[in-house]
Amino acid sequence: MEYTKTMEASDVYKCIADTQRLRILNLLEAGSLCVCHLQELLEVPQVKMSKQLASMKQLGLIKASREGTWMIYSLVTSDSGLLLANIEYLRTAQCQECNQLKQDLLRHEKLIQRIAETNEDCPESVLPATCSIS
Amino acid sequence: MEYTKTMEASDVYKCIADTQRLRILNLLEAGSLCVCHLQELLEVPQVKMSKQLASMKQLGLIKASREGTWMIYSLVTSDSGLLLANIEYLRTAQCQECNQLKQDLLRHEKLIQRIAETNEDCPESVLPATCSIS
DNA sequence: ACAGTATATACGCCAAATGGAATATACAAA
DNA sequence: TTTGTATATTCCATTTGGCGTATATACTGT
Repeated sequence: MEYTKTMEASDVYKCIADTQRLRILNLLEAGSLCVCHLQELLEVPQVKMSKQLASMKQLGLIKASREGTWMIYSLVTSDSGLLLANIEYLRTAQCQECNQLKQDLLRHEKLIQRIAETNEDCPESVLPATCSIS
Repeated sequence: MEYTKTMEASDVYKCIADTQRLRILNLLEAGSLCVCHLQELLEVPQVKMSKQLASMKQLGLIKASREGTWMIYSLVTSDSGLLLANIEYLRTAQCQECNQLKQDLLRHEKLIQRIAETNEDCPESVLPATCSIS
C-alpha cells in the first residue's frame, strides 16, 4: 500500500513549485515539527496541511513519526540533494518568496522560544536538542 | 497585451517541473536554437513545442527573435540565477532526467556539426560563433 | 498574386491538482 | 467506555494544465 516511486528531479520541482509546500520544507530543514505547529506557522487549515504533508511523504521528501497524539514530520536528507541545494539558494536570494522563507525561520525561532518559556504541551522532538550531555 | 509578471521562484519551478521544458532550457543554455531544430532534438510535434516556448517566453525565461521565417529562441540570462543554478546542478547529478540532459547536449553538438558539414538551410545564430577575427 | 516553409493561436477535450466539508482514525486521560 | 485532542481520509466541486486538430500568421521566392 505504501509504495514510494523513485524520486525524480521533476517530482521535487513539482513539489516546491507550490509556495506552501516549499515553506514547509524550508521549516523542516530547520528542525522537525508537528502538524499543529506547522499549521500555526503557515496559517493554513488542518486538512490542507495534512494533505500536503501526505503528498510529500509519499514522494519520500519527508518522514513522519508518532509521539503520543502528535505526528512529527522531518526532512529525509538522503537523496534530497536537489531540494537542499534549492532551499539553500533561496535563503540567500532576493525575491518575494525568499523573504517569506526567511520570515518563516524567524517565526519558527520565536515559536520554539515561546514553547520553552510558557512550558506548554508540546512534543519533545520539536524542541532543539538541549545539551544532552550534562 | 504582452504583459510579463515579475518572475517568482515558484514560476521557475513550475516551468522546469516539466521534463520537456527543462530539456529545452538546458539546450538553450548551450546555444540559441530555432523551433524546428528544437523539435528535431526533442522529437515533439510542432504545436507542442511552439506552445511550450510561448509559455516560457511569457514567463521571461527565454526570448525570441526572428531571422527570416525562423524564430530563434534563446535564454534570458539576467534574473535567471535560480534556473541556471539548477541546470548546472542537474548536469552533474545522477538521475534519469540528468542523463537525458547530458544526452541532449551531445545530440545538440552532433546537430550543429551536421549542419556545418551538409551546408543545409539554417539560421545563422544557431551556429556557434565561428572565429569572428580572421 | 501565389505557393511554400516556419511558426503561432484558437478551440474543445480530458487528466490531474486543489480546496473544503464531513467523517474517520489514533491516542491519552479520566 | 467516554471524552477530548491531533491528525488522516473520503467525497465532491472547481480549477488548472496538457494535448491534438484545425486554422491563422509571417515571411520568402517565383
